[in-house]
Amino acid sequence: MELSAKYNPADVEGKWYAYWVDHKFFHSEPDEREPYTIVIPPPNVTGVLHMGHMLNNTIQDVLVRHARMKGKNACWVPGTDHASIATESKVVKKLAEQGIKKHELTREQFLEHAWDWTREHGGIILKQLRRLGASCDWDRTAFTMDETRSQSVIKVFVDLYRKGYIYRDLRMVNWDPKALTALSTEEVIYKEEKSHLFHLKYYVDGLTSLENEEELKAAGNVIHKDEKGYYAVVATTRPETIMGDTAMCINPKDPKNQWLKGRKVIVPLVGRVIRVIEDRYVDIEFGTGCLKVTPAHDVNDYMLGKTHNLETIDIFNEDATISDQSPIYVGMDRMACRKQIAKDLQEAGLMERVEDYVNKVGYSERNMDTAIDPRLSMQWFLSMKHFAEIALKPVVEEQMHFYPPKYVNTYRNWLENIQDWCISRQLWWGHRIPAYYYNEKGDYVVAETREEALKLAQAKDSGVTDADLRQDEDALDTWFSSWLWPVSLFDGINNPGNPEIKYYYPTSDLVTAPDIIFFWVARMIMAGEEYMGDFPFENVYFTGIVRDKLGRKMSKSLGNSPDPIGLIDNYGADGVRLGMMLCTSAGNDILFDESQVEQGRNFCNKIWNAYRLVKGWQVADKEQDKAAKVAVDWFSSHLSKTIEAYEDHFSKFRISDAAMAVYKLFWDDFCAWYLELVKPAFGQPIDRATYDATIGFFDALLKLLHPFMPFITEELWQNIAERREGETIMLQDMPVAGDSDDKLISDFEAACKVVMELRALRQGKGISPKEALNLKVKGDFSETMYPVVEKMANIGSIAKSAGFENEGSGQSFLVGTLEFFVPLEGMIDKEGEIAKIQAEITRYEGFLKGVNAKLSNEKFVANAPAQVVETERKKLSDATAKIEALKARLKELS
RNA sequence: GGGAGCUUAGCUCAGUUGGUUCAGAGCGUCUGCCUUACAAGCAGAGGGUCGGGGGUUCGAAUCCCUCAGCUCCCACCA
Repeated sequence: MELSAKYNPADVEGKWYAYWVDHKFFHSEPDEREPYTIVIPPPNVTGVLHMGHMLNNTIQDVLVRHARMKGKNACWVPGTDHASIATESKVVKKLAEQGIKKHELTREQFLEHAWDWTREHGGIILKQLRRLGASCDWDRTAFTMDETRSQSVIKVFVDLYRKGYIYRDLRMVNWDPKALTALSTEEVIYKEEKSHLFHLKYYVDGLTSLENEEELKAAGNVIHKDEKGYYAVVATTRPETIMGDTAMCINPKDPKNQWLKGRKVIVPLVGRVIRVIEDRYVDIEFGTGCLKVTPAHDVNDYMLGKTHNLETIDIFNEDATISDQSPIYVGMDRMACRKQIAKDLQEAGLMERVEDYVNKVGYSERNMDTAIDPRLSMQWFLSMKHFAEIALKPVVEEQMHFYPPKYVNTYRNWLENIQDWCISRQLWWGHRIPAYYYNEKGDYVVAETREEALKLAQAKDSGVTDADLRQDEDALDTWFSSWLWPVSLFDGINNPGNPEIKYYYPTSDLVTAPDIIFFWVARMIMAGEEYMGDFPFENVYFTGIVRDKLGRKMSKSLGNSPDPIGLIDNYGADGVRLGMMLCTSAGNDILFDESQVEQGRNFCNKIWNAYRLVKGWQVADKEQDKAAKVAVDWFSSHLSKTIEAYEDHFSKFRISDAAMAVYKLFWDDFCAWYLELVKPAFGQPIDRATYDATIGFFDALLKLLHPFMPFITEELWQNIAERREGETIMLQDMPVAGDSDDKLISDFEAACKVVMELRALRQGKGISPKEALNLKVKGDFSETMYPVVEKMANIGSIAKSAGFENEGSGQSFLVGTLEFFVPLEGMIDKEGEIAKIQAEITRYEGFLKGVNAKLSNEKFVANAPAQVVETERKKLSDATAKIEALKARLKELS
């Protein structure tokens, strides 16, 4: 069959993926082999694949396929998470489009809609991963809200509650007024924004005259006064919160504000009279040193409120409109209110001035449109002290390894400053908190089931009936389920000590983006230590972020994110994979450019064509020619060397180096040198020995390439030799390094250099490659390599020579200390040649000077290791020899 | 404000404990080739005082100090 000159991925990818899946090659069961386990970072169940997923999952697949071929029992567990906030808000939005409001539905009705949505959009991303070639054990596909995982979450909640780590408290939390839920501190992203610093007048209550004004001023007080009286100036970025002010605070040591001590001031527009309190928290240097205190809407103000026993006036509704606790602007949105109140303050003469100001505003990580407000509310928390301790140990003691290691610092720093984790969300889509209230006072019990809860409640109050039980309305943070992932995937929570968890845990490698080191990685280590008494992964590989070639993050609004499936359609999965792998290293961002996947595609084509060449050969029983013999011996040695380097790169997670090593091995060494050397003359058959060796090399190369390029390697491996049904490259043993002959390798390298010199000479002189040349050599150039030079540079004959003095017209060159000469009648530009040689001499003499300086330095000779000194001596003699040779040649020419 | 990291060829990056001709790779660029596997290719070439300055050392891209620029993370400054 005639093979196309171009590799067509579409012809092979679907076919082989189906073959792998049909034969369950991805499936793993515990056995006597060493396990190699990766759990996928679960993407959002309703999400679609983006470039970050592509990078991340390609790395995982490369690692898994490599481990599998190293004879390990590889298990890559896929799954998705329910993405509580993101999914719920999408469902709410969709319902709104249909004219349905969430609060008009019961919890059960809403959840039906959510499940419908999940079924409709769910799992697309896992299908897309198949296009990439991901060798996940699909039989194990899990979902954070499936039965096993849900049970695990509930069980863990109850357990941690009973251990005293989970508590319920009224606290200032980060509130998302759009999603109407609390968030954890980690879910708040701060963005710098241009805004204004409003300076408001707070008139001092009942102060019409200050007797000792001059005295106070002399003492450093800054006193404001206008026709309406004395006033303090308060700087704020959020004037709309003044309705919640219940105090003004100064630093007791602030000389500017001593005159305000013990007085009362009037909240502008509102008219409420509030105390001036003193607290060292206030920064004397900032603004006027006067701070408005709004305990309901600022974390620090809340603390001040507690310390100073202040009233808390919550002027916001949960959707951040002004509540009826405020005397004015009731019902208005906070942002509209800010504009309005600024205007009103201005008009009322209560605004001293407005400055431009840059401050940081918190946004929900899931919704960058809505600013987060601190809000006082009753929430569930997980006390983190214990978990920080158990999670720090395996990392600092290096039981686990981070790649790159710089993240150890980041990790430690976070753990050492950790805050309690707010785990409740005012959402329905998620795991419902298993707490049951049994009376009007709000007393509750925590239990895995309602029946169990009833028993517990009755133990506290015998009169409680099932009808009195009311389950908490809140759901748990999604990360409260994904932190169990490495354990819950093997049912280690519900069935501790089961054969699967014992076999697969701890897992081998985790591949993830650094932005979820706190959200997820740290917490998995906590849960792993708590429930398994052991860390969850041996290695954590942090990928970089995929950016565009200008270094910008990929984003929908910039439109700079290519569609991964489109890329696969255009370049083939293998091309995309290799393109990405060639330029990724742990922790470094990858600047994606389509030329990279183009390179990958071109490489596929190169492999394809090498295969076409080899498959086209006729094999005959004849003697192996000398060039082929050298080529086979050399490539065998070189292959061994490269395998060593390749495995070394893998062991250090230097994925791109491993990819590059095998890329160059195939393209530069195998194609450009080996195949050219063994290639029979046109129309001629190849000998059996060379053919078999070539097929063997090709087979080894395909295996080395397989982790990076699964499809093309399977296609060619299946065709390059007779295969039985059910065989696959993905389960073959990875080639291992054999012996290598260093002398042969260096001789061959010298031969290559000679060939390159000769090619350059041809190009420079315009000599056709078809015109055979003769070559004279002076020095110890291995005769084994003659056939290499003859074949690759079209040399008619090679002869040894003691010197080229009587050779006549021609050109010489040096390779190492070897001297070569090509007789060229009438083709020599004498002047040019002399100039070239003289330049060479100058260069070597300069070099020699440096070496001599070193060697004549007594300190160098005394202090440097003997080997280094020896090397310098060798340099000296080599350079001297070269200069002599060049001078001799110069003499001949002139 | 605190912490981490980066700066090497036009671009993206290697460079392991300071010591082989150590100044590298890939891509791009330039030149010549439709050579019977491949123009998605073949052959060849050019390109950097390793961010600046100082120091340690026989020897520094590599270690130390300093300056400049960039990036990321953390933090309650209104």
